[in-house]
Amino acid sequence: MRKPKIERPEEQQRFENFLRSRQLKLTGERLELVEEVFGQPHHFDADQLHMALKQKSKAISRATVYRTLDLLVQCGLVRKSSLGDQHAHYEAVRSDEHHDHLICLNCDAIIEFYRPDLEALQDQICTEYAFRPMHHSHHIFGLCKACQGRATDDSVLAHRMSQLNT
Amino acid sequence: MRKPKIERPEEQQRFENFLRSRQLKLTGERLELVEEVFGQPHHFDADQLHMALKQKSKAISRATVYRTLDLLVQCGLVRKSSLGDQHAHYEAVRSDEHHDHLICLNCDAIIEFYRPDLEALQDQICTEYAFRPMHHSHHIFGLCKACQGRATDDSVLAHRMSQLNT
DNA sequence: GTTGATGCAAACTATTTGCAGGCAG
DNA sequence: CTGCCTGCAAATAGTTTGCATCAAC
Repeated sequence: MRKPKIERPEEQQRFENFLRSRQLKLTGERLELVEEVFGQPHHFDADQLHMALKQKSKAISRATVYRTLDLLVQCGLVRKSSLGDQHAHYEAVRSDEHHDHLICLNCDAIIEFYRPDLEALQDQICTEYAFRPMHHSHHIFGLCKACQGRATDDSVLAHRMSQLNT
Repeated sequence: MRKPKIERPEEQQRFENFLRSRQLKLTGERLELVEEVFGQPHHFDADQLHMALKQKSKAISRATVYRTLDLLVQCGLVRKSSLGDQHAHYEAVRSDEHHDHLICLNCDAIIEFYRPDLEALQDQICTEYAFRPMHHSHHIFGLCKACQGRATDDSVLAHRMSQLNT
């Protein structure tokens, strides 16, 4: 009883502190959104979030979804990225996750990996350039194991590559 | 005289071959565009290209600019990327350049670097995941040497980070 | 001639913003 | 109460597309 299993107050708490520090308000919509964001699979987009809430009869306007995602990114709870599509993708930043991505151009699989040696190399490069890193993005596009065997339509691949927003 | 300094027929040639291989036509507009692309500074966007041509009284419709850039990306002469802005950036792929970027969130400087050891590490990671890499993107955002000294507006930086399309 | 290319304008998509009324602090 | 928030709809921005005409092969 002393330490009840805390669901995910950590995120809520961080968001709350962030809002207070900026004299912003803790509204019901914002709480719903934080909760839903951390209930989503790793990668989602603004519309998926909007839909998910609508289905739970907790409709929140798209404008508010965007406005809140922006706040969440600013406070570091969410990461924004566009993995080649023309619209932004988001992902909740859980604990101390810090990973890069392998993205299959054929089946869209996203393989996440974390390599301390790669991180170290990056830091070294930054040091050499006297650059202070604050954020990084590392995506490798290609064919996953499964899709290397399968027949792939080269023209489709070529088109996908041309559409990459790297 | 034996080997006249070749301006940039290499790119033109590659594009020409690419077009022929797909039974596409080599039009005046397409040639103008290839030339202008390779005359642009490293990073440019569709509109800059469109404007540049307009000023040389060689106006080509935006639609054609986009359509041609798409072809150039497909044939590998141009790389597409969105370095945090909401619109795509492009860069001509010169010779064997292959680099990653350090991007300053304060002054927008783009520092390019190439590290064979980083490339090697990437290849090793792909091998471990049985992934066949075809393209990659690696961006590190932060503050360049000069901007670390300068006073920076934290709220502006926070906003810039939140707008990153990584 | 046949087939693809261009320009124009309209269509689209993702995202942002102005505004009037509503609610947290 | 004051000021930030919300939803709505209209506005943007970048990019794509349909169509009639035109040029490359």
